[in-house]
Amino acid sequence: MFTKGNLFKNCWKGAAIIARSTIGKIRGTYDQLSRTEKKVAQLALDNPAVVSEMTIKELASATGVSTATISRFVKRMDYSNYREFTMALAHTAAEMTPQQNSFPELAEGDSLATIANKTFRFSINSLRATNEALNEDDLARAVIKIINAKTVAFFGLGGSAVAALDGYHKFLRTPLNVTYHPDYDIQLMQAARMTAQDCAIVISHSGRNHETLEIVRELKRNGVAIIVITSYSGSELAQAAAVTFLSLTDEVKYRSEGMYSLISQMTILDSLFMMTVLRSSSRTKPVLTRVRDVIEQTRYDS
Amino acid sequence: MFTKGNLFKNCWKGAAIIARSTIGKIRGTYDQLSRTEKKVAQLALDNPAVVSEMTIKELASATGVSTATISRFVKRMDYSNYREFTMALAHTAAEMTPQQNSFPELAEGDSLATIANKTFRFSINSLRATNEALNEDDLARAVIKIINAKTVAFFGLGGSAVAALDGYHKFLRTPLNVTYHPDYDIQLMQAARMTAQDCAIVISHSGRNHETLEIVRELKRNGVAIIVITSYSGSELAQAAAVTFLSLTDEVKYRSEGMYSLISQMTILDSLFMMTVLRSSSRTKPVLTRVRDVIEQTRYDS
DNA sequence: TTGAAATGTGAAACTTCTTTTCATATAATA
DNA sequence: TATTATATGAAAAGAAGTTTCACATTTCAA
Repeated sequence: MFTKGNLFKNCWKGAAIIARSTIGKIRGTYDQLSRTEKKVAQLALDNPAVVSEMTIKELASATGVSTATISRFVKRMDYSNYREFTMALAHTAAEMTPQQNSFPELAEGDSLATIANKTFRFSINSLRATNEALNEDDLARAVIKIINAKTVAFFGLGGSAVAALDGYHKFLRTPLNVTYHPDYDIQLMQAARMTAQDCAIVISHSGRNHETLEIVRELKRNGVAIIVITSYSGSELAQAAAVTFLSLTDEVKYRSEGMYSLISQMTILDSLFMMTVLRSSSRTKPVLTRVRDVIEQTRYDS
Repeated sequence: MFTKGNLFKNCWKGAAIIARSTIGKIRGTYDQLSRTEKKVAQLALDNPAVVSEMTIKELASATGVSTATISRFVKRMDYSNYREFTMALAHTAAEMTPQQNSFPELAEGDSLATIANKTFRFSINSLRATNEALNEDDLARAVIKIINAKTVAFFGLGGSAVAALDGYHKFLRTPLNVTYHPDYDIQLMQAARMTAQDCAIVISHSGRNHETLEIVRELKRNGVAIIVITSYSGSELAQAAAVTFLSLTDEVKYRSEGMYSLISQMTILDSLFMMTVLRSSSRTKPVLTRVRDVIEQTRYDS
């Protein structure tokens, strides 16, 4: 029967062996080995990754010795069986392979999987950078403004419309009054209707889009609390804001339109949403549940 | 210029180099597995390092299933035998640093900065998991369908409307004919107008939204190539697709509506976009530049 | 419901892989 | 040269892993 105790015992046994690299162990024992065993050792040293995938038979015929000799060889190396030996060999082989170097540009020759991997890596890096740039103080001021607002309106045009829509969607799950419309003219009218009791969340990658600035000026005239999410702290947009959050990203060839910043912006919005929920949870939770129920109804089961 | 031959050549090269991670593979197949197989998958996900050292019998008694089932399980995961599976598992287990798999819950007592940090962590983990579940083969098939389509239409309702809008926005930068409308009825009409020469990209977190399924059925009737982005590989939606991409995320308290999956979905779209651009770059680049110029005009300085 | 058909499952037969035994060869020593 | 220690491979024995087969369960159409 197999028990947890057993499980952990095996685990430790393995750990003890891994402590010293397999290859080091072979090197260290090398001259104590017999002539045939040296052939095995040599192949394992030269090609650890390949050998680690071989069965004992394959290794036997590859080295021209019997399986018996190999079995004895691994025992002499202090492994309890051949399987343990190949696992350990694979392990050290993996550690030795050159580490993935830091991330270069996307290139036309890249395989599809490479393109995908790089895209994900870039996104992850953007999130990390954005996360590091956040500070408690800004977050606190933003959450207070959001929670106390009579209405929270989202503004975003072009690429940032996606983020604004996302923010609107998320905050629909709270009891707050939220507003968003994709059309510029309507956004501008909405801005004109707002007051000092309201809160505006404005998203713009560059911070220098004409129309977005027009909206911000209108908001400012009305004394609305403005929270800005942008990639450039120096822009007029950032200057006008009560609180500015920066979405940071390494700009890349083909990508000057801030595609990576989008997910950073959305994750900032997500953070704001989570804070709002957790800071006003007793008031919000019932609404959250109700929204969830509505969504469930559009599904054909459960 | 890109050709099919070219695509496949690169495709194979990539496939050989970047194997999909074992854990990603298990996660991606998880809900297609049977009840007993899930037990095996669960233990492998929870304890990859320990499982990788077990014999098939040990794993069988640890999970309470037969060795036969496990043998079939690893074949289903595309490994040629159990040994290959444990080797691969050991390999990916070694690559994962301990900090990467911790998914802390959000708690009401958390400071604002902590909430933000956790939110970003969750997002990063979702991206990582999603990335691991991608495979070259699916990517290649999707890109071919997109590049050769007369029209590429995006479909997404509710929360997924954000992702669909984002995809539409991105692909506007390519010379492809793209289409998206937020309204369900119009999406349905659009689906009815499409043919076997077209390609549909359908996004749905749960894969079981009534309306989305209605659209997919209409698309299917017309023989449209369907690319699905969803979080559940077992859904009817996923079954109907020519290619399915999974956005993976650990579900969390307060978050059952797949908010984290959104950025994963968007990054999948982003990857598809980048592939499309790079695989057809000489044709696309002029258009990309033209779009950029249009955006520049809406700014007050360059 | 009910009865195919499809799918999932474990026991056991079977295959393949690994270890041990044993007979023999080789080298070292007195 | 005889004796002893050591090394080696063939083959038997033993483990590990895979496949088959019969039975159980689920699905789905009537």
